Amino acid sequence: MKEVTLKEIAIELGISITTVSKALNNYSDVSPKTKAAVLKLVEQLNYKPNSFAVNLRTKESKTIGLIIPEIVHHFFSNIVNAIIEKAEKKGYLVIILQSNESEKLEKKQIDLLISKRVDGILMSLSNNTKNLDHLRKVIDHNIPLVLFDKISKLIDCSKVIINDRSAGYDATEHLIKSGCKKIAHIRGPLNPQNSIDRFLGYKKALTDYNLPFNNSLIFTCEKVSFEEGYNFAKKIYTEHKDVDGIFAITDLVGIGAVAYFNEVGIKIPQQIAIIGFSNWFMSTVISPSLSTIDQPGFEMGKNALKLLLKEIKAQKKEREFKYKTIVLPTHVIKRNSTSN
Amino acid sequence: MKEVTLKEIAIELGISITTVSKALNNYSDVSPKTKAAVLKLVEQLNYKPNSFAVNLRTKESKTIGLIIPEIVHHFFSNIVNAIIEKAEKKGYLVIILQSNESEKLEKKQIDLLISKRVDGILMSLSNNTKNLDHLRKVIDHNIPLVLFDKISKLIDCSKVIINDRSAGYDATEHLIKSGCKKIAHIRGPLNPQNSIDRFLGYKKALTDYNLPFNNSLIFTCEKVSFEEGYNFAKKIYTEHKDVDGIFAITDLVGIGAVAYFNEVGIKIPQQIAIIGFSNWFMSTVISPSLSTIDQPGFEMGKNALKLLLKEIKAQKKEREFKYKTIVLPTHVIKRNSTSN
DNA sequence: CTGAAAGCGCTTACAG
DNA sequence: CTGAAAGCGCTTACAG
Repeated sequence: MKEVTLKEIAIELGISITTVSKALNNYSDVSPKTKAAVLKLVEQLNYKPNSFAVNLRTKESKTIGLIIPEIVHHFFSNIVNAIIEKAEKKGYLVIILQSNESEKLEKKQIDLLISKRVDGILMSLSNNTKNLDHLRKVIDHNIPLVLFDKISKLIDCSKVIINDRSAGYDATEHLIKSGCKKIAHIRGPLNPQNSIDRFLGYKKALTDYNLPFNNSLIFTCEKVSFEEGYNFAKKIYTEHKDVDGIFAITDLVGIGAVAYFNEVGIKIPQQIAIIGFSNWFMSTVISPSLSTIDQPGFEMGKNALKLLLKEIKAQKKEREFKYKTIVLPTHVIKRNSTSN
Repeated sequence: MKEVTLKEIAIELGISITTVSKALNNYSDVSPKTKAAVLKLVEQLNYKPNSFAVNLRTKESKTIGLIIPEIVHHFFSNIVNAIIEKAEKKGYLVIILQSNESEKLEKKQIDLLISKRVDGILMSLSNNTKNLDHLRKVIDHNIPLVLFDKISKLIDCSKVIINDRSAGYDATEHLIKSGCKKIAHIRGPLNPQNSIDRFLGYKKALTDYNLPFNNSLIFTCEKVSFEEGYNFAKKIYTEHKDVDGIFAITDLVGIGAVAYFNEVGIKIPQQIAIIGFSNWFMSTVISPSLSTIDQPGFEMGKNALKLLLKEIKAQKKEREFKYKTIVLPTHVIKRNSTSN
């Protein structure tokens, strides 16, 4: 099927391309009669403007780029869900890329998106991203950038986050209030800000409740996986029999721990209480169901997109735009892994 | 930052735009010296071709569209994972849209992708899609189309599927061989081909093993949700106490059933055996772990993309292309919900 | 080996 | 209210 162009419509109607274009773009200086005729023929021929040409002229692609560590992940797929749904409603399409937790890949993807000339970029950093030149490059190219969840404090742009420190505090406090006296923390990797913050929250809660902080009760995940949860639980059980509570960096890790204790017949929460983080769907269906912290993925995606579109709009109108950081609330979800 | 153009490079080097372009696109009729000079300056100025202009000239966007029912879904997010990873390696970016099981939205999204002039479209149909005019429109526009998983037999294009009928047969046979005599089927919606096929496989297995088929043991999901699994399990338990096996259309539904039986203290698999479908990660961590059918999402995405790129390539070279249907193998995964 | 010119399909400042 | 013209930044057939 040959695509219809403005030119064909103009010829058919015996008017100029200019006038056809104006009629379609709601210019006020077109007679109602002409406009009606154009609209009618456009409908009839099923004309769709060639977006390549429109992009070239307007220097806009009406497309935004999204980079996340991985998509097969309850939290991130929820974020993606929110972003593509809201973007579509606002007339934007979304190109999604996964960094697979690789700084190198992330940098390459940024280059790709820049050369695709997306109108803006949303991203959550890989756990291994240390150098931030690629983010600065985005900003240098005047491409609006919004970071969410895994952010860097060193980059000046809009951000959407939760307060991981207070959420980590709340999780630990909940264990303490459930009667735990010796609480281990299976933490995330050393690099990402949010796993640092959750750890700091844990530490602060111990201090506030006069429990000793013990470095040997901190276990550090590399991949934040089910297996790590399982293996660290085993280690905790064999090396620290008196631990009576675990705060896991993520539900997946917490579920790994639950699996281990179920296997060896340790009673949860009577002998050991466990709390995760993120509220994955999975946590509701295992037994015992896993207590956790609600991490609002959908809201996060929605807000990140909203900030990005605002910045795109401001830039287009050459208006000043002040970067904003939105901190979304979290709360403890009590389930059977911490109380009965 | 002002973007560098071919023109600027040409002026700087005192040569023509044509020559610069040729040097960058590996034309053979450029002297090595000129080429080297161009490449050096390009590197130095960090020149990136304006993809809008390239698209307009070449009539290619190097972008493909992907429409799936929903992304927050273990099976589909695995497919997306495969597609965007492989596409990136081949120089294509992916625009993802979710139909949310709405035929209307699906049609709108097809229009969007057509007017974006993507180079090809990959899709899995919504459960509620009955009218197929939008798919025919894609084909009329000469946009390569590959359907996967939820396909329609009425559309002539490449497809990647599993044999749902034989997989349904295998699941049911596994229950029979585990000793089940009266097997219920919690099936998917009436419309999609794959839930029809799984149902037919179930029916055939009963016949082959001389078990009576009983329509009152068929329960039809609308949303294919955890809750439906839970509620149908309750119904089965209260109305058909002698049912000793359940084949659930999907792991999520199977897990809902497991949750109900766990709650009321019915022993799985001793009193009732349950098998799901798809092999979601979740099925390995619940207790008892859920037997299921392995549905190779990653492979499916990979193959669908491969077929699409082949078709795009053939079209570009104006070569004949024969549509192909790839049927991926599945197998039963035995876990504790069907044997001990 | 090099380059002038046409053209992809639009939008928009400007003239009438 | 209408339209001729320029131009967005490339690629490519063609001439030399």
